[in-house]
Amino acid sequence: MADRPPGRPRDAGADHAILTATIDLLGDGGIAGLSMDLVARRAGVGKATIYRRWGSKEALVLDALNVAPPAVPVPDTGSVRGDLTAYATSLAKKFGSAPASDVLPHLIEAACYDERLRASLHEYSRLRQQTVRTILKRAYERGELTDDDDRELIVDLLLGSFFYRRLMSGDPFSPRFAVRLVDFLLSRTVATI
Amino acid sequence: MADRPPGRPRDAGADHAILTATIDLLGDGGIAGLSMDLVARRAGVGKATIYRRWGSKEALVLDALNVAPPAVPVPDTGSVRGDLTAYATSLAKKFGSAPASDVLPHLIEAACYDERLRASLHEYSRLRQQTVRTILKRAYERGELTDDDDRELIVDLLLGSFFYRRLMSGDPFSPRFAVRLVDFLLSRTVATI
Amino acid sequence: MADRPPGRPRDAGADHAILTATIDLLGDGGIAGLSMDLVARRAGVGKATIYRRWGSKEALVLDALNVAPPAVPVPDTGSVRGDLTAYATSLAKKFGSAPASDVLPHLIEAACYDERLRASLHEYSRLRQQTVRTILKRAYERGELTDDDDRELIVDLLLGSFFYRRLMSGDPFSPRFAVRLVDFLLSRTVATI
Amino acid sequence: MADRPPGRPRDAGADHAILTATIDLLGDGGIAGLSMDLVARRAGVGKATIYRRWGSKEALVLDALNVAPPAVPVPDTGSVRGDLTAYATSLAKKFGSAPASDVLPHLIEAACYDERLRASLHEYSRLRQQTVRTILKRAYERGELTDDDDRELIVDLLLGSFFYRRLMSGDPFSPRFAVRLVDFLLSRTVATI
DNA sequence: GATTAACCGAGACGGTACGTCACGTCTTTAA
DNA sequence: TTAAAGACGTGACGTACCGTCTCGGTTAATC
Repeated sequence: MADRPPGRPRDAGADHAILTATIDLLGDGGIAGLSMDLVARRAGVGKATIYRRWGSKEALVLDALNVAPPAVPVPDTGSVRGDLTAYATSLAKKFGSAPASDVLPHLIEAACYDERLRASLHEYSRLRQQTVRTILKRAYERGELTDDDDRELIVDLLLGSFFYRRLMSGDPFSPRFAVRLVDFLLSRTVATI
Repeated sequence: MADRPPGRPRDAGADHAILTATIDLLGDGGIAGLSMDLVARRAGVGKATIYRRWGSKEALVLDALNVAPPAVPVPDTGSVRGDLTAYATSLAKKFGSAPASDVLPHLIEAACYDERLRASLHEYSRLRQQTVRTILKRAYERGELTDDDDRELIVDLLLGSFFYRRLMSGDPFSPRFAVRLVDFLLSRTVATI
Repeated sequence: MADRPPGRPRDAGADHAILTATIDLLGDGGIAGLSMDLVARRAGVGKATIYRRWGSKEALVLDALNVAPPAVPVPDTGSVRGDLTAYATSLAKKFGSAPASDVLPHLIEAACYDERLRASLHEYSRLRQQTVRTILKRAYERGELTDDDDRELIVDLLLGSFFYRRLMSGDPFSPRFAVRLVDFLLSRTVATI
Repeated sequence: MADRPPGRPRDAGADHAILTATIDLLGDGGIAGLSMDLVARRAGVGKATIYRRWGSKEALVLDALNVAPPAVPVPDTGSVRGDLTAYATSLAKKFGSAPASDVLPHLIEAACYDERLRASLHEYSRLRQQTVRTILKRAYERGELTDDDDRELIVDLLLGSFFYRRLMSGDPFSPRFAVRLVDFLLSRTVATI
């Protein structure tokens, strides 16, 4: 009945210990302060045990991020403009204050070399897009948005401009930035007054 | 006149040799194929000579990128729409085909740790924005654009969405993407038909 | 039984390979021609593997010397005088001809800085004294020597004068030197005709 | 008259500054704490100025030692035995207490590679032998010693055994060692009771 | 007084070796 | 077969000296 493979079964607790250790170390010193030896030692686990479950340091980190995703609640103000403005404002605050999260950039780089890591990163991106998608979907159902196609574009533009400023140009996130951005995006899309 | 500091002046030729070697090696194998020992050997230079001028591998790479910026000619079709579409299309082609340049991602990550590197990256970003800025400036002078504020926003949105797709979401650059993107942006800004 | 420590045991073959490589390289170019990278490469071993076992280049060299001690056979002519003269003569020939072995001087210097290295050097010295000690012990058993205490002194005087000429004063080792030296040392010590 | 070479004459003060800096640094950290850059900086002198006068680091150090030779007064007790015992005792005290002078060992090693340095070291040795030579010469003139040949031998044996214990075997310098050593040497040479 | 040539300080130069670190894999014994 | 432990080969890192070279400027003796 039990279709168990032969040999000693994997220790389920190890997964948890490893991920916890990873999250802790990431919190302490970011990617730079994270080495596999350190994770193994802190988790009380052999290095091989980690590599048996995750193919690389970055795969582990990605999983650790998915375990503890930054909870961003979907705002619900009753209008697209309100929702998007609320979301963009909170994003601006988060991006503007954070001490340069180095985890995502590291994964972005690592994804260049590894196919599967790239897929995981894309999946993670999609997860993070969900908030905006939900907002836009509700707007569409309410009739605030008419053209279906623009929705994909709006997601890219909204998130893209934030990431671009954060990682590339370094331009600051003034309080007005979020508002003007949403204004611009909605200036012709919104159907009614 | 020139208030030269004492001691033997730095060999200007070394700068060139080092940067050239860096560019060559980057071209061959990206960041992964670039080690300081290799740069030094190829440039016929001691490692200390490199570290005397650039504090880190990444600072060197950034300078190398600025020395040999990817020549993107500013399209001039006579209209904003034409110019932006041409630009976005060429960008889509470039981003869509390139074999995953790992250089920029690497610099983005490294910029997380080093203040000065961050500044250099921002400067480099500004350089890359120049093409779009020029297009928009001409459009403004022609009277195609009326609201000056939007120009900054458009730069962020246009480039941001490209980088976001490239580095994060992994969504492909269909030929229609560029066109639709420009359409969307202009539909919110162009003064006249 | 064996209370083996946990983890993968050290590769005993590596010890041998490293020591062999060290001995080879010392033979080729002395201490000057010995770098840790070279030893590692020739031994087919990582540098870390060497440093895991020996704390420094010199500790490694000392061990290498102990592994391959210069075989100096104990002469056995039937009399102290004969034995010592034979030994001193062969030592004079060896010291006089050798192309300035730089290994021992290097270790002597290095031993100044490192406690454990110093201990190893002393142990090595004791090893090299063994030949003379054996000769004197036999002489004592034969009754040629009476005063036990002088034996230690004779060892120091005999070897000391050789090393001193070799390393410090540079005075040559004339064929007569060895003979006169032994004559002097034995001139009152030998009990009988 | 003045057969001076053309050009600016060498700054005599520089010699002094360099040697002083060298002696200071040797005192602080021995050879290990001595780098040419440091000497130059402390002496307020260009490195080229040092190399114009001394061909190598070790040549400089040797000169520095000769400038400040350890003043060992020649004891004069009226008898060879008294003189030698006094000398050997003071040597034992000096060798026994000193914190492992690393300068001489370093020079010994360096002399392996450099012909002229070797010559300088031999000369320096001869200088240090002078005390014993003087003692023995006086003894010969007094008639305490009869065989002239032994004098050379005694110098080698006396100093050799000290250096050997100091640098190689590491055996301690007990208070009795000096006395027994002199007893042994004199028992083989002294003409009269 | 101008010229010349060796000097001066400072510090950059090409090299070489150092000892450390992290990677991802391998090899033990024990469960 | 998996586990913890930890050794393994690899390869890059950034540092420290070495002894030389290159600056602008200084200091005599020679012209």
